[in-house]
Amino acid sequence: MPKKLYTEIYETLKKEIQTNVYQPKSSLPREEDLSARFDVTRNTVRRALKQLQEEGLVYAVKGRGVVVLEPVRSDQVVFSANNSEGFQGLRSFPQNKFIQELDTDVLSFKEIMIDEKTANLTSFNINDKAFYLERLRLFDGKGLAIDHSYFRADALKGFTREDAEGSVYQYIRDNNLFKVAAQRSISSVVSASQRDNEVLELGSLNCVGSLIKFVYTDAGSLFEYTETRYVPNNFAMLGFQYY
Amino acid sequence: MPKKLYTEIYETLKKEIQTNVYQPKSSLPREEDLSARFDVTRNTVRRALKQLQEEGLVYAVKGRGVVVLEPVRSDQVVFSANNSEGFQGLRSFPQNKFIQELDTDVLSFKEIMIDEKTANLTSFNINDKAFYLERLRLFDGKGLAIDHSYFRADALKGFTREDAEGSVYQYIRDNNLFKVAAQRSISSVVSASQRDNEVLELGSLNCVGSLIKFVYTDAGSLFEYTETRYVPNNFAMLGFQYY
DNA sequence: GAGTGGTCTAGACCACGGT
DNA sequence: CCGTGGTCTAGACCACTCC
Repeated sequence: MPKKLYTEIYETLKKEIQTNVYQPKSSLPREEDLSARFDVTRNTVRRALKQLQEEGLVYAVKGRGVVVLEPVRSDQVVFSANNSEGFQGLRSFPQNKFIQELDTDVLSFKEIMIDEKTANLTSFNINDKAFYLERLRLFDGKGLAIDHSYFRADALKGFTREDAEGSVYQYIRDNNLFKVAAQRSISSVVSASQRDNEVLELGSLNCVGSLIKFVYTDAGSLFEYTETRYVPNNFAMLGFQYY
Repeated sequence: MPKKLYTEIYETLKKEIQTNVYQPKSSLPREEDLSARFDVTRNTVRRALKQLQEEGLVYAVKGRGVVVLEPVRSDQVVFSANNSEGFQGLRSFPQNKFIQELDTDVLSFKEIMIDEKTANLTSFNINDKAFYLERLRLFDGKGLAIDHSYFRADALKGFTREDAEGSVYQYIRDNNLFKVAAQRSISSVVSASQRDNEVLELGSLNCVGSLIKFVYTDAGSLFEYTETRYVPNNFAMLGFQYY
């Protein structure tokens, strides 16, 4: 099965940048030459370059060329906001290999009706049915994060407490329910609540990190609202933007 | 002066989505029809749709169509990681109109040489010259955030303490030094340092939010390293991803 | 003015979703 | 099966940077 052309070109150029075939602060060959080299149109080359730019490896300047950006030395980092897989997705970061055990305790599982207050919180509609879950996340046995989640019930037919012990996203895939289309997030730092102190290993710390996610199905429905509250000094989120 | 075609199409569709000409969870007209309507090729329509998708308004599903996503009700929010303008850029968020006064105290201004320790921190090279700045950010007179910044000296010719009182980015524009190409960021929550307690209005809080930014010039040079440490309960960061 | 990336056209064929 | 978005080609012209 042949890969997409622009993906192949993207991967080839990426490897060449990482092995210093193209030095930081120098320019890539011009688009015309890359077209010739890979035997594709300029348009296809441009899609590969766009991808490199979105990932932060290069930057295109009109009239000058495509410049290779200097790398950043990064050290300890645990998760990213660009992560559709929630808690389970942590495994996919190579930086996280040092974590031995990832476990989940389902502290609460309820089927509820959305009232005005929860509607304002979650952006769901009043009188929607939803599942409410409280899940404690254990890293090598330590309770470092807790998720408060609302899932629209009509999107999760047949969902049970047992399913909640595993991965919600695995359940969605296994039952072919829908694809995840997009998510919005709000990240902040807030004072610890009484509940945070009860369940998280905060020690003397009196604040927590808060990451709120709104997740969409590919039918355009908002289907998940999750607030993750986490213990300081253990997590970091990566970002990248270009202009 | 005529605008870019795909930008015009993007803006038109965006307005129509926001005024409910196209309802959430329904589909947009197919690309062929939009081509006909705007009298452009499908390719140009697709670029407009891509932009809507990147902004989180729609989502395209192969074989089905382009779906309008339900909106999220958002409330108090103060800044975003996707913000090249640093502190000064806060003004551009409509949500922030309630802030009366934004001021900066330059607590420290030094010209330094990068040693091994700062090289590891900033990803600059050893023996580079750099400016080190400590700037306290005042919101309506309250010290709610502090920036620890390193700027490569060779990128900021003639930069003085007086310039640091204003906007570094204004200085770059005024002197036509370069364009900002991209930035990486690392966001986390950490225990408050002694310095944090001295300068920030933390009260009894013993944590701060930390936002580290690496900023690139359009020549591919890393030129700024800034860690912003901020008081909890005052700031939020927005994000969006699609898959 | 020469060289670069940015925009746009007018087609073609493929891959997936739903019937 | 049909209709949809996804990929790709082969060209053209414009806008910007740098000499």
